[in-house]
Formats: sequence, C-alpha cells, structure tokens
Amino acid sequence: MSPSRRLTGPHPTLATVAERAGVSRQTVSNALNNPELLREDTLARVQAVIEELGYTPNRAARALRTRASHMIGLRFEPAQEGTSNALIDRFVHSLVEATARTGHHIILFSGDPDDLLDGYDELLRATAVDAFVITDTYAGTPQVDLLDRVGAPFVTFGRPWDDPSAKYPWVDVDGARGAELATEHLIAAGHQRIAWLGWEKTSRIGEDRRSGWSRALAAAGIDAAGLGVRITDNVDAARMAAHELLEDGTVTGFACASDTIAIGVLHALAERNLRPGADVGVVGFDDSLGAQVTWPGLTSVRQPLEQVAIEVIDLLHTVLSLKTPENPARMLEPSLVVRRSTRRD
Amino acid sequence: MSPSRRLTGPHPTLATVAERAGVSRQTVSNALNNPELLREDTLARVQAVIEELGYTPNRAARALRTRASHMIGLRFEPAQEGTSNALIDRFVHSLVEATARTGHHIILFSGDPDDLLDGYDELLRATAVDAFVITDTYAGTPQVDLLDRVGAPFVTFGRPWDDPSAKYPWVDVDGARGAELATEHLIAAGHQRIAWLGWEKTSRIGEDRRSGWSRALAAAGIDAAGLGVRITDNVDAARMAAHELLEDGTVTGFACASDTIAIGVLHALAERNLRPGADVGVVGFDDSLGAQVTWPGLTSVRQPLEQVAIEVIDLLHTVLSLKTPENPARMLEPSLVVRRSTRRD
DNA sequence: GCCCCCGTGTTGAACGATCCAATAGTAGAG
DNA sequence: CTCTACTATTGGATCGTTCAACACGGGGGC
Repeated sequence: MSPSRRLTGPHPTLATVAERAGVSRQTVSNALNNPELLREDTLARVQAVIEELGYTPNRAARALRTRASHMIGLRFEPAQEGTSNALIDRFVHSLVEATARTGHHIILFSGDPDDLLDGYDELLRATAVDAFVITDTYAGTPQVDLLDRVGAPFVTFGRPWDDPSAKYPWVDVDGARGAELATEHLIAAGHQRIAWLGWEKTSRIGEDRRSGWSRALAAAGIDAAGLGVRITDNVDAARMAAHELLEDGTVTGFACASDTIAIGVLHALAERNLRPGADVGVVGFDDSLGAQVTWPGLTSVRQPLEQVAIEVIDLLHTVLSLKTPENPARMLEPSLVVRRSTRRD
Repeated sequence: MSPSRRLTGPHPTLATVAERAGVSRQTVSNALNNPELLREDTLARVQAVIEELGYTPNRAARALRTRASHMIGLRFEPAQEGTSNALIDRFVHSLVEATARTGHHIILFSGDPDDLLDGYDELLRATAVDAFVITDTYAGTPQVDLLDRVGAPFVTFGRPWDDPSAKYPWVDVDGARGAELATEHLIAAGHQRIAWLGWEKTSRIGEDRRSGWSRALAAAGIDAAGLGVRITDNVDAARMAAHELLEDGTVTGFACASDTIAIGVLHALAERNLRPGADVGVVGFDDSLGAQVTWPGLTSVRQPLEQVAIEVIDLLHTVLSLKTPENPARMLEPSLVVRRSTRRD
C-alpha cells in the first residue's frame, strides 16, 4: 500500500520526477492536477516515476502558489454550555473522518476564553487555513460577523439563532424535534404528567428543545402547567429539581435538555427507591458516554453527528469552489436511542 | 486586542511593510526573527507598521523556505482499548492548549483502522508537518519504527512497552502507581479483601495497572488469591464478574482498570442493594465524565493530562531544535479523586 | 494554398518568505 | 586623516509549485 521506497535523503520534487521521466515540470504538474491534458502513454510514464520515487507534492509550495492551504480551522475549547464537551469531541472525530476523503485537514487552535474572536484573525492573515468550522453559534455570532467582514469562508454547526434570515451556510440538528420525540416516547409508554428539565431561559438551544416538549404535550392534550423547570446544567441541581417535582407523586416522566440533567433525575429516583423505567420514565439528550454506562441505561436523543460533519464538509467544499450552495441551511433530524430508563417491563 | 485594521483586500506582505517603513525586506524579516540585530528606532518603526497593517507572515512561504511547517500531526481515531476514547479527547484539548504558546498547531488526520501506519507517510512527504505525537504505544509500535526509519521527529504519550530500552522520547503516567493508590485508599478505608477487575492479559497497560494492585495488597500482607479477575472493558462483563466476586460476601473492595468497569461494579451493587461506599468501596480509572456523573459519584484515578501535554510539547521542542533532551523518558504520577463510592460515612 | 484551431508540451515568471554575500554606515585606534 | 572592526542594511538567489504564454505538428474549412 504505502509506497515507502525511498527511506531517507531529501524529498523528490517535481523537477526530480520530470527529469527522470524525461518531461518538463509542468507536464508532471499536469499529470497530477489535469491528467486529461496528457497523452495516455506520457501520463502512464509520469505516474510510474511518481510511484517509483514516492513523490508527493510539497504542500507549502503548492499553498504558496495557489493560495489554498487545504486546511480547515476549528477552535477547540474546553467545555461549553449546551453543546456539551463530549459532543464536540464526537463531532471532531466525525469531521476528521469526513475531511479525509477530500484531501483537507483539520487544524485545531485555541484562544482566550474571554475573546471569542481570538485566533481566527491570525490564522487567516497567515493564510494557514482556507476556511473555518464554527461550532458555537448560540452565544451570538461575533465570529460569523468577523469572518463575513473579511470575506473568509466558513460553515457553522448551529443555526443563526440571532438572525434566522442570515445567509451563511449552516448545519444543525432539530433540537425541538428531539425533545418532541422524547416526550412522545414517554407518552407512548403511558406517562401523562411529563416534566421538562431544561436550561435557563437565556439558552437558545434550551428554549428550542423545550418548545418540542410543549408541542408534544399540547398535541396529546396534556396540560403542561407547572411541569417545565429551568435549572443549570448540573447533576445536583437536576437531582433537587426532580425531588421537588416528584413530591406530589403525580409526575412519572422526565424529558431533559441534557444527559447530565437526566442523570441527576436518576439520582433522585435512586434516593426515593423509584425504579427508572418501571416507575418513572427518563429521557436525556445527546447520547453521551454517560448515558450509555449509567445504570440502568439512559434513553437519550442522539444527534447524527457523522451526518452533520459530512454536510458541513460538503457545504465547505461548495463555498470554497466559489459556488453558491443549493441548500445552505440544513436541518437534520435527531433520533431516539431507547434504553432501560423508559422500559416498563 | 486583535488588530483588525485592514478589513479587506489582499494581505500585506513583507514587501508592503518594508516599503511603508522605508526599509528593506530583510530588515522587516529581522524585526520578526532577529530583533536584536536592529537598531532600536528602526525596530520600533518597523513594528509600528506591522501593527498598523496587521501583517502576519505567510505560513506557506515561510514553510517553503525554512522547511518547517510548525505543524504537529496527530492521528485521531475512534475508540481504542485502554486509552479510552474520552481520555484521548481530554489529551487533545490539553495538547492544543500547550501548543498555543509555542506557535505550533495540531493537525488531525485519520487513517485506515487496519493500517496503523496509514497517513503518516503522506503528511511527511508533503512536508505538511514537522513532527508527530503518537498516542497508542501499547499495541506495538510500528509507527515509531517507521518514523525512526525516515528520521521524522516524534514524541509518544505512552512508554515503549515492547522495548524498555528504546531511546525515543516519551511521556507516560505510572498506571501501576495509580492502581496502588486506589488499593491503598481502599485499605485505609478498612477494606481487606479487595478485588482487581482488569483487562485481558494481552493488555500491557492492564497488566501494569494490575501490578500496582498486587503490590499494595502484598505490602499490607493481604492474600490476593482468587481476587484478580480479567475481563473485557465493558459494563456488563464487569457487572457479572462483580456479582460472582460478591457471592460469598467477603469481598468489599474493587479496584478497577477503567471507569467503565467500575460503573459495571456499581450496577451489580445496585442490583444487590449494597451501598457504594458504605458497604463496598469502588475505585475506577481515568476520572472520565462518567465517573463524575454516576450515582453516587465514583472515586477514580486521574491522569495529569495537562502536564503530559506540556511535557510532550517540551520534548518535541527540544527534538525539533535538534538537541538531545536531558530526560527523554518522563513518567508522571497520577492522583486519586475521591468521591462517594469509597466514603464509609 | 492559407489560416486557424486543437491537442501536447515546453519555458519563464511568480507566489512570499528567508539565506547569503556584499555593501553602506559608525566608531575607535593609530 | 586613514585604516580597521564591527554593525545595520541591502539586493539577489532560492525553496517547489502553478500560471500564462507560447511552440509545434497535424487536421480541417475556406
């Protein structure tokens, strides 16, 4: 597979290959970039030499000349509200996978946590990246403004919350639909009084998900009064909120804005000797590692991150080739992973 | 902060800056790379223009001329034995953080899961990276052999298991010491019959950690016979193994090779109505997100990944400047994060 | 027969930085 | 005042690739 012929010494260049194949540099370049311009036998001869020498074009030289680095920047930072830490990691994995096919690479950078713009500018001015993937659009979008202003291509994972009519390309997962799925699932399992445990009102993602819960309840003709609670994303806060809701004994279902919150509910159930699934149904959000290992298994809404990554790269490709994407706003459907926290048997 | 003066148009180059400052290109270059060569006032003038124009050297041009890309490659793949998925993610975060200070950047790539070498060669031949960080040395080290052969710099996170006398630079965390800490902690909490739930014998990391457990038991004069069990890294396998060990009622402590396994033990305790901490002590490994949210909180061995990343980058720096590192083999100490799964109150 | 075009290849220049060798400037010593 | 020694600055060449323009022979179309 990997042609590891040359084991040492300087790397071969276009000129090396050209000389060896008895053609000009440009012809070798064409063999790589515009093979259809060459006569069949010439092409074959050049390709043979390329293979023999294990030649790969120098990225720096190519980038310098074409002004395209084939690198995509992603600011990678510690935990964030909403888009939970682990989620981002899974997304990055998918992204790397998706870029592998296109010859692009992901380059990670970090920045001052207090300055959302930190880092972008430098990479751009150094022409180190061709484009960016932006992952946190819920906290306003100064990055988008910056990149728009300087004309740098980008795609976001996350819709333009502030300005739904914004024209930039984005991919997102329908969180409201996810919460709706969760709630419908609980209703189908026979629950009626289903609580929502979500984030503070300032969280756009949180309010969006919550709307899916109310929609499902409304559709089933269930009164939501007193059942929607807003807390911080924290096991203990969730545990205490759950205790309060469970007090009068009527609430038997919990749809949650995150797995962390759902796990907090499970803690409360354990402390009250209630059985998850049989007595009380609980659904989390994001299908995190925690959901997968927590006892007795947490039903959770899963975002199709692999597909998100593929769509992001597809959009990026279109944008980079200066075309206008047909559908620059792509909303994907989440799915429900059912585990024992909602099984009544 | 971010000098976003120029909002559009072509990027300024060395020549632009030189002309504007009334000096030559080389002088501008020196202002950036060898400021001590310039007279004070010249330096100040040049720096002012650089600031004014928001100039940043073109990375491609610089890389082409100096043959140094200032990029570090990291093969980033889905879940792996031992070094659990989440662990790698945390490490990458720390690594990005650590590189930020040195002007280097992490570039991620993926490869054919069946070919550990896939991807390295191409990046090298394209001179896209200066060096690599390698994270999985437990499965033999074909990457190390390859990179050694072609003379490419690298540092590994993980010691050379196959050949302890290997000369390449590495950083690792003392897993045996971690398991020893865990076991000592359980002993201090009053437990005597402390079981080990670890991975199969083929896992070097697993056997290393296990040795820490036996060392601690031996030091306390406790007989380890029948207490060491090897299973796959899986909640359910751990749950069943725990049930078996708990059968005769004498085992009251569990030291585990991973949080996943420890969580399996917690499941078994729940099913037997045993209280984690009060009745049975459980310690996991890696301080994963799961350990932090699982009820009632899982005591776990934490690897100092932030420090690992710093040491890795430090070694890489030394190697890249063609120096021989003073201490190319760096073993770091893990610590214990105590939570309720080992509290008797 | 003339001209243009098409298919193949070639050559020189350019991308933007740094390295190198050579030069202009600046003191200090004799 | 000149010479030396050193410093600051300069112009040109270079890294490896692609772009732009053009050379060359062979078909048509007229």
